[in-house]
Amino acid sequence: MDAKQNIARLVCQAMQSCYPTAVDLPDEKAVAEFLEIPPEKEMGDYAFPCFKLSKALRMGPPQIAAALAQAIDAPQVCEARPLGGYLNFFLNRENFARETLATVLRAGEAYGGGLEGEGKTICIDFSSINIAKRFHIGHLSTTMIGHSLRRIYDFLGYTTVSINHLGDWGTQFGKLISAYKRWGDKDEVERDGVEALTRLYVRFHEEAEKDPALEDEGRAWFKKIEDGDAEALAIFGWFKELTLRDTQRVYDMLGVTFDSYNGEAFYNDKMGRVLDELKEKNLLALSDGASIVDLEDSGMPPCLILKKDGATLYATRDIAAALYRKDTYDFDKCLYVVAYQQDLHFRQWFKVVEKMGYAWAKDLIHVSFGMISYEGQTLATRKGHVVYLEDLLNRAKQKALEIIREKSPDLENPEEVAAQVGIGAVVYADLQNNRIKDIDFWWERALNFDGETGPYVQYTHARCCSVLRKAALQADASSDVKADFSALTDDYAQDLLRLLSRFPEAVREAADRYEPSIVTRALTEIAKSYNKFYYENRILDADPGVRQARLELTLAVKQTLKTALFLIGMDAPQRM
RNA sequence: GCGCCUGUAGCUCAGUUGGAUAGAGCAACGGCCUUCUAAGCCGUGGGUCAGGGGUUCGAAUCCCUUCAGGCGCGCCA
Repeated sequence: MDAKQNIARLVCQAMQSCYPTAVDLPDEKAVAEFLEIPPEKEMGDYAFPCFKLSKALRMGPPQIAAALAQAIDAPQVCEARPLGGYLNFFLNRENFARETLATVLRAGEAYGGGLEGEGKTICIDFSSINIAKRFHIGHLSTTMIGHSLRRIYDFLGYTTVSINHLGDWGTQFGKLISAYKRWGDKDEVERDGVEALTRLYVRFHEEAEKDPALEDEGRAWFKKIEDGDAEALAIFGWFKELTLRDTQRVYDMLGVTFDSYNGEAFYNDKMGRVLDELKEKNLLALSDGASIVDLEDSGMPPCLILKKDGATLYATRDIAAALYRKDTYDFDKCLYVVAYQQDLHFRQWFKVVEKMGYAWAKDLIHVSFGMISYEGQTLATRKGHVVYLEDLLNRAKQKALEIIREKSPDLENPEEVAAQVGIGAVVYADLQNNRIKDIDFWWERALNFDGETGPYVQYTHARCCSVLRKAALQADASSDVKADFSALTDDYAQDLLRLLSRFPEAVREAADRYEPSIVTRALTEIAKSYNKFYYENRILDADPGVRQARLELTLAVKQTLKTALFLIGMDAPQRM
């Protein structure tokens, strides 16, 4: 029974009664889509732009607005007033408050969720770390966008498969083994993990400058991996394990989990099918010795499938993985959360899949996002111009701890809350803006906890918890007091109710657009609105009916904030 | 050279997919804690929506074009 639907119905009824003979009038669904939210509160809660009807009716919008306003008589729902070419709707505030709160509180923490995804599967390929590389801020966006999308789709009833497509194949691992055999120390590598592997890799490149023979040795070791040599596989398996162990610490801090770690190595023996099909379908062509799929008719450069030496390439593996995933999961969509640099690559191989005759090529989606730089410059691991995610999260935790020591010295679990708040700040910042935006990382900005930030939203949640906690302790507060919803008719409460009522739409829009920032924004708006409400209204010492109404609103806000925080991958501490 | 993306306040960004007088946060300045969490709230200043043309009742939003920046364009991933 949401307000928008009600209003759309009223508009349709009014159109019928005013213009019974008119044709080409929009139906209820179309009217609902036309409904807008006026820029000023004084203009009402919803507005119907009558410009949309003026052609069909051959009348001026103001006339139409006036006629429709006359025909609408539903004081329990809203009042309709014409203004210029608009028909503005003012909801019956008391009923709106009652119904909105009933809806939110009935659903509880499931508010905003749904079942529309039942029976549908979404694969999400994200984070996709490389073996022997440390997790740095450049990996944050793919990880958090993917993680958040996964939670959003889960919340809407979809079955999701989160896939960490490991970068665990290629000559570089042969070089790494070569370096380890020459200069490595088992204890050191065991102790320092990926850090030690990085040192070995850097050294390999330095030495190879002087002695090019090393390159061949590296290639030879990789050949051994390919051929299943026991020693090579053992060392490589160990490196892989070390990397996953290192990375797992970060995933644990972020609360990120995966259903599959099948990466490049996993698909290595699944390339044959791609080649067979491409040949069979006559799509493969030779060009300078390499095998390609020509894409000129789609206005793109050719997609490289095989190197001159017959080795497979990135695109080949991606196609093999897509075929495997379609067979294995029968996905309705397969998302690739990868930076926009790879835009052409995805467009190319999606097109190849389409040319192979698979209608589901349209369900392959590149969820691209912007580049990250560090203080205005490109990240450069070798030059040390890099921020490791673990360091960032730890510094954010430390900063949160300092603030807690200062502002909440009595908190009983300061370390735990500092982790939730510090990490939350980093996550929030990553999911705050449209994913396409580039991010320039500055420590000062990352560690700022004022204004529209993660801590701000968590703080608002904790504030709600605090009010509710105190309310429960008030001895004389009996639970059978009925809420007086006329106490929620002021602008502050109504603003808040409006935002709560629109939260489910925000979740769906985020899913449709693969854009977690829409949830972040809805979350922030609700928090801001509650803080204003909180300062304008006393809750605990109001008259019983009023107190009850404001408490119900507070509870509804708390639940919605918690849900929204969860959807973007943040914790919701009860005190901070 | 070609392709994709971006351009809104000093900075970082929203802008309900074409609607009413373009909004937030940060930074600056000024207020508000004997009252439910001041990681908060209120106020002030700040705009050629990159420029130009077009489409229409109406454009930050759609089309064309110019400019600026980022990314990409065959054997890396």
